[in-house]
Amino acid sequence: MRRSELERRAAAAASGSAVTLEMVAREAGVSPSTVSRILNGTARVRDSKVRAVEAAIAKLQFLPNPVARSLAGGKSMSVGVVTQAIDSPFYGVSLAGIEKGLLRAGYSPLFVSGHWREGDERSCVDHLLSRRVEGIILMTSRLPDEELVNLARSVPLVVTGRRVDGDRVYCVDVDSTLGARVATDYLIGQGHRRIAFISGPPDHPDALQRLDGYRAALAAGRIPFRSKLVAAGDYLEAGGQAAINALLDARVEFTAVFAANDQTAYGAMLALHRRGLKVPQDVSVVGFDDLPTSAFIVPPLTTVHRYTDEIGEGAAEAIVDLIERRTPHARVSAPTLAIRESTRPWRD
Amino acid sequence: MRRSELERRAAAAASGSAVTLEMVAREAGVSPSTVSRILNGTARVRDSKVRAVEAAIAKLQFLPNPVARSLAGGKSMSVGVVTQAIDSPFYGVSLAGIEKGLLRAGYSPLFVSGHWREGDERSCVDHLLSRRVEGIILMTSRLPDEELVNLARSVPLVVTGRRVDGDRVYCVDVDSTLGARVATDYLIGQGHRRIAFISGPPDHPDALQRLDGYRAALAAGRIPFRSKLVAAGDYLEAGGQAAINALLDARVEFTAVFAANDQTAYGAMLALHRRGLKVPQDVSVVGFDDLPTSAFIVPPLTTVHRYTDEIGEGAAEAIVDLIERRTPHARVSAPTLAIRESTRPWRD
DNA sequence: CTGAAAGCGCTTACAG
DNA sequence: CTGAAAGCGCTTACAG
Repeated sequence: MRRSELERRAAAAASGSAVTLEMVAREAGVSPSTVSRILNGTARVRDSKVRAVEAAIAKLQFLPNPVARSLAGGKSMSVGVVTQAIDSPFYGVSLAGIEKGLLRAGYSPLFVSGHWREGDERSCVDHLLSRRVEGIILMTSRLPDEELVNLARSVPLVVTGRRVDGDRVYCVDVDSTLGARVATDYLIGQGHRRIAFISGPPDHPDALQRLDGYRAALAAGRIPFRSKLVAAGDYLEAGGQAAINALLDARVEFTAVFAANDQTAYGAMLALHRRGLKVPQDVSVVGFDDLPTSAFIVPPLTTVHRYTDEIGEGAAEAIVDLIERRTPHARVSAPTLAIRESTRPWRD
Repeated sequence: MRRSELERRAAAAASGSAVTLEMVAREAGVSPSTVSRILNGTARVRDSKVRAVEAAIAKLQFLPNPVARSLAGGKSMSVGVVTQAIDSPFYGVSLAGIEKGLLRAGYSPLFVSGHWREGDERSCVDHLLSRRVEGIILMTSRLPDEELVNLARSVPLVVTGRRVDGDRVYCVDVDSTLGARVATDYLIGQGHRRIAFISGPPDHPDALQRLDGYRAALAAGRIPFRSKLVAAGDYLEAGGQAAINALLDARVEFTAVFAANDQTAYGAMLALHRRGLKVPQDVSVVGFDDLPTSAFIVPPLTTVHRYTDEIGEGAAEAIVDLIERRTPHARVSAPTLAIRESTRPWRD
């Protein structure tokens, strides 16, 4: 059945002839306009004709040409998705969610990568625009707010990982500040008082939020913030590793580490291991993201769980709402803490 | 500069008017045909006109509409990429390579996921075909050979992770058998004789190849193959974990484990840890894939390195060659062994 | 409810 | 070398 569809297409392509809407019209004895209207449900059509057309479509195995459709109707049924790095483990689940949500609504995703570079991201957007996407989802965009607001005049936008206020701009986000707060609160609750923080890149909005959450938790726990406990990371394993080494070299004392993301935590754990420190006996480690593998490393990582599947599906839903002139309402569950084995209580 | 481009587009979209080829023609005082020919280098044009057109393009910031181009010219400048799961850490780097290679040649990728299901994959292909892609890259496809060969009649194909012979089908692959051989050879060279193997899903061609390589190495090392040393995995962490538990529960003795992929190795290491076995002191573990994080887990994983970036870029290059009727020649480097700290010599 | 016609923005024979 | 014209496969006012 499906099989023969492929074969039909192969044959059609080989002979250079695909089934067109016009052929369907002829077969059904109606005008192309009518076929189009039935296809798009864009007008009421006499039942008998509907049936005739449906029969013709089935018989001819007609599949409308989206390219022509796009040119004629001005709608491409595609939405652009700007991720920063398609190979980042963090985006994976979100992208899968976007794909699922978009396909369900009849749209196709166009994935492009900005590589965390403003210039690249701008090229991505241009490229998507030239492909006539009907909406764009930007994952943790680097572009200035005003530019996004302006861009939204030409195409609706959904932004994740940061907040932007504007017409036709919708933000789907998890509260990173809250996530960081929860993580740090937990460590404090376990008795830790010297909690190091390995930050993300300072130019990432969500990295800053995590720092905020960390500070807020300390304040709430009446623990003074000490800048020497903060080491610079880069959201990558190598950065986490370097950060721990820097902390240790500076003889900073700490009993727990809160890493800005899981990759950072992996690097931190490796560095601790190399320096002869055991996790969690000597140092507790908490990550952020809950990557799929984090539950399987040794020891399994306690980390802030972000509902990245919800982010993906929510973003897809929201952009479709925007495109179809509905008001989006997608919400993402608040982050939670997945407590595993890289942390333990501490008493001096 | 780039900035103003966005603004121009925003304005254009807002006012409903994009710059068209016709406007460029008027501005340059030539016919649309001439503009088109200059754009496509499809005919020699007088220098003065070329310059006039180029000036007009620059002045108007003209960007050809790929949709119209696709409809008129029959070429969509896009290629479909069927991955099995866009969120699998294994595909990440390959996808990035494909994106890079395709963009460089002026094509855009359309990523879709087959979820390891034949039916889903078939829908993906149909979807891509309806989007008029000019070629398709299939990552470890599940479709039967004959179907692929047949599909290739309608659109050129590049297949990774398996071999298919056919016209307009090109295979870009790493030799999984060789990779498994190298890994097992290494363990044997280190003195291991009881080497367990955690397999991949039996219906994955490359999983079978890895088993073959394992067996070939044993044979070469004059070590009898023992089926009780083989445990079933599923290419996921949980499978690796379950496999180790099964082996241990059955009281099978082994000093080393070769896991069919890194995710499996992660799960295996966690299971060993839970059972009180140390890696590499008690058991050596070798993985396959060399995922980006494998160098950062504790202990860093010895694993077969696959040049997945080359796979991606090679696949992109090959499909473009096929589309443009050249003979592809993309090759991927043979897998190598990344020796790290999850293995150690063994002597009874 | 439904056709004929124009048009979306390009490309490509067809004639100079 | 270069235009005028037709056409790619749809959609959508415009008239019934």
